[in-house]
Amino acid sequence: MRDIKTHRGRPKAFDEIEALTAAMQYFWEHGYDATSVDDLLKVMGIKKSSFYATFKSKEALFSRALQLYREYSLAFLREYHKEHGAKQTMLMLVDSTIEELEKSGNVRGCLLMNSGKECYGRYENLSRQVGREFTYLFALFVELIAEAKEKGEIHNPKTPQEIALFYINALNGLVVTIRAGVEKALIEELSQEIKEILE
Amino acid sequence: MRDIKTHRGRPKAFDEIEALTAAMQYFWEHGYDATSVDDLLKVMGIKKSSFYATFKSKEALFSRALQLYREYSLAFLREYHKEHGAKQTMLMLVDSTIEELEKSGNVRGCLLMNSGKECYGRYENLSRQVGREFTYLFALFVELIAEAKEKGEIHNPKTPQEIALFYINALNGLVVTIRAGVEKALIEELSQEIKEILE
DNA sequence: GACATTTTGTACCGATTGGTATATAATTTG
DNA sequence: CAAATTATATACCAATCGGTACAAAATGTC
Repeated sequence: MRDIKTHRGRPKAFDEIEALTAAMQYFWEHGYDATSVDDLLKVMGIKKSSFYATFKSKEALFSRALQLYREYSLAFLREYHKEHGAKQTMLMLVDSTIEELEKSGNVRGCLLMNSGKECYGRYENLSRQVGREFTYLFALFVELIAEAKEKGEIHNPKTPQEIALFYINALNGLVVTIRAGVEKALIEELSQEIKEILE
Repeated sequence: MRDIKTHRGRPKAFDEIEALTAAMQYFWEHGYDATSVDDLLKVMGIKKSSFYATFKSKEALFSRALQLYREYSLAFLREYHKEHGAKQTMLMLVDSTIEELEKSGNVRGCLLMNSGKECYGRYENLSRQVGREFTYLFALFVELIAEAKEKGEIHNPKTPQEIALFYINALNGLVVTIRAGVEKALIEELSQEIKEILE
C-alpha cells in the first residue's frame, strides 16, 4: 500500500484538467489536423516538455479530449433535461446551433461528429473511439425521446430509436449544410423542418 | 486575329483535363488539407514544374476541381434523370451512398459538402465557391422534386424547395452519421427513413 | 540552322510538422 | 544536507509542407 497522496519530485505548475479542457476547446474549434502542437502549447499555457511528459502525444491528448467532450456533453444534457424537460432538451440542440450561427457567424457542430468525419479511414483508433463515445450520447437521446413520447409531447409514430437517429442525423446535416454556404433564410426554414420531426 | 491552333514551344506531354480529373478524384477521396502537392503529382503523373506552370497553386487547382466536380455531377444527374426519372434520381443519391458503403466499406460523400465543412472559416475564396457551385446542384434538385410532385410521385405537402433542402440535409447527415461509426443496421434503417421524405 | 517560346526535370528554399535530448529546477524522503 | 524523483526550459531533429529557380529539352517560325 503506497501513499497515493504524496508526490515526490517537482510539482506540476499547471492543472492537468484545465489544460486538457483548453485543448478540447481548441480541437473543437479547429479540428484535429488543423491544430498543431504549438497551437496547443499556447492555448494550454505549458511548454513542450510538460506537454509530452503529461499527455504523451497529440493523438493521445485528442483521445482524452474526445472522452472529456462526451462527459461534459452528457453532464450538460442531463442538467438541461432536469431544468427544461426531455423534448425541450432535444429541440435545444437545433436552437443552440442557430443561435451560435447568428451570434458568431460560425457553427462548431459536435466535436464527436466532426472528428468522426475527419478521422474516418485515417486514424483508426480515434475513429473507433468516436463510435464508442457517440453510443453514450445516442443512448441518452433515445431515452429523452422515449420520455417525451410517454408524456405525449411527441406524436411521431416511429420508435424512439428511429426518431432519435433521424433527428440527430438531420442535426448533423444542418452543420454541413450551413458550412456549405446555404443562405440564412433557407437555414432558418430548414431548422424549423428539423424540429418538426419531434412533433 | 491570332491563330489559336498553333502552339509555339514545347508541347505539353499530358492532357490537362485528365490530370485535373485525377486531382479531383484524389481530393474527393482525401480532402483538401490531407492531400499534399506530392500526392497530386503522383496521381496526376506530372512533375512539379508542370504542375505549377499549368495550375498555378494547390488552391487554384482545387478551385478548378470543385468546378469540374459540379459540372460532372450536373451532367451525370441530368443523364440519370433522362433514363430513370426525377424521383428515382433523388432516391439514387441515398442508395448509391449505401452501396458505396457496402462495397468499399467507405463513403466519400459529396466533394462540395466535404469541402464546405473543411474550408469554412479557413479558406474564404474556396468557401464562397462551394456555396456558388452548390446553388447549381440545389436548383436541379428542386426541379426534380417539382417534377416528381407534378407527376404525383411525391405526396409530401411541402414546397419542392423545402423538400429538397430537407432531403439533401438528411443526405449530408447520412455521410456524417456513417463516419461517426453508427452500426450498419441503424444506417440501413436511417437510409429508409430518409427516402421516406420523398413519399 | 538560328532563334524565340514553352514545357520539363531537378535541385533547392524557408517554414512548419510531431516528437526528443538534455540540462536544470523544484520537490519529498532519508 | 544528500539522494531520489519529477517537472520545466531550451535546443534540436528528420520529415514534410507549398512553392521557386534554373538549366535542359522540345517544338514552331524565320
